[in-house]
Amino acid sequence: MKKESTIPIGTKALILSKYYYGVLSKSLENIDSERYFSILYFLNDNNGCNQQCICNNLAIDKTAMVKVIDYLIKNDMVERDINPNDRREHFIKLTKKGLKQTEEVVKAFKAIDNKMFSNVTKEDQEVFMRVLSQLSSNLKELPANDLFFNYKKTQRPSKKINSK
Amino acid sequence: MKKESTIPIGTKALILSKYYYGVLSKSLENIDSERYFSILYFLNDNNGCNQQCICNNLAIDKTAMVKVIDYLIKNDMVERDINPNDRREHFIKLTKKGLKQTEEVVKAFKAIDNKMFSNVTKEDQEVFMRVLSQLSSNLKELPANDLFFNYKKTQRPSKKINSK
DNA sequence: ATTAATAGTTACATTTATAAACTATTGTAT
DNA sequence: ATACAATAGTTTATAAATGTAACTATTAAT
Repeated sequence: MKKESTIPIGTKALILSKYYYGVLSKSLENIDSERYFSILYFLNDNNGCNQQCICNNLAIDKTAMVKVIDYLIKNDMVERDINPNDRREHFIKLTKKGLKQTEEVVKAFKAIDNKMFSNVTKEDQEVFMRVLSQLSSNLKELPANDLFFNYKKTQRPSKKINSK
Repeated sequence: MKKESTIPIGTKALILSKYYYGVLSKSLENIDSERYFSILYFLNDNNGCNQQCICNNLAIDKTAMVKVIDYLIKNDMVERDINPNDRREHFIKLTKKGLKQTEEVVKAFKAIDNKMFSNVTKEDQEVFMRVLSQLSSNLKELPANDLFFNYKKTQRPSKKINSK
C-alpha cells in the first residue's frame, strides 16, 4: 500500500513553480535580466504601475521589491518615476530596451503554458484555471496568515521621534 | 480592456504556495519546528527514507537538505541513521516526539486542503488534481532546466587532487 | 585495481525573507 | 490650521533559502 502521491496542494504548487521557473530561465538565457521575469511579465500588462501594485499582485514583500527594481534599473530594463500627483508613489515603467526584451519574456511564459497544457483537453484546462483562481481567493480569506504583505502587524507603538 | 488575470501558471502556482504556507505556519505555531512542515509531512508517509529520496520528491537541493535535517535533529524531530547495507545512505526517521508532532502537521495540511476545496465540486476537484499532476510531469520532460536537482551539470572536469 | 557513480557533507557566495525603524507625503478629524 | 493616522517607499540588520564547487566515504562497474 504505497501512498506516494499524498502531497498537499500547497507543496505541489511550490514544486510545480520550481520546475516551471527552471524551464523558464533555461529558455530566457539571452535576456539581460537573469531573474524577476514574472515582474517583467506583470509590467507588460501593467506598465507604469507603482511598486505596491506589483507587491500586491505577485505576493512579494515591498522591502524586497526595492532591490528588485534597483536590479532592473541597473540592467536598464525599467525606470522609476515619481508620480507628480502623489509624490509618495513611484511609477515603474519599462524602458525601450525593457519593452523589447519583455516581449521575449512574455513569449517564453506563454510557450511554456502552452506546452504544459498540450495534452490537456480544453475543458479540463478551463476547470483547472477556474479552480486555481478559486483556491487562491479561498486562501486569502483563511485566518490571518500575516506572513506576507506589508500592512501586517504594524504595531509600532513607540516612535514619535522628531515630532516634538 | 483590463487584462488583470493574465498571470502565468507557474507564477500563479508560486503565489498560491506562498499564501498556503502563510496560512499553514499560522496554524502550526505550537509545533517545535517553525518550518520544514512539508518534510515532516513527507516523512509521515515515507518514514526512514534517505535524504536523496526527500530531495527528489520535494524538489529540494541536497546541500540544502543537509541543513534542513540538521535543524530537525536539533529540535529532536528526526534522527539520522546510517544504512548498514549501504553506508553511504542516511535514513531519516521521525523520533517519538517527531511522530507525535507530525500528526498535528498532517492534520493542519489536510484541514487547509479541505477548506480550500470547500466550495469546489467533487468533479472539479478531481479534474484539478489530475491536471496538476499532468502539468508537473509535462514540465519535467521539457528541455533541461537544470536549476534544481543534484545530478546536474556535474561537469567537474578538473579535480583529481589526491589521486596520484 | 582503477575508475566511475552515488549519498552525503562542507564551505562559500548570492539571493531572498523578515522585522523594525525611518523619510516623505497625503488624508482625516478636530 | 494643526495634529494624527495612513500610505509608499527606503534603509538597515539578521536570518534563511538557494546555488555552486569541491570534498569524503562508500559502493558499483570495468
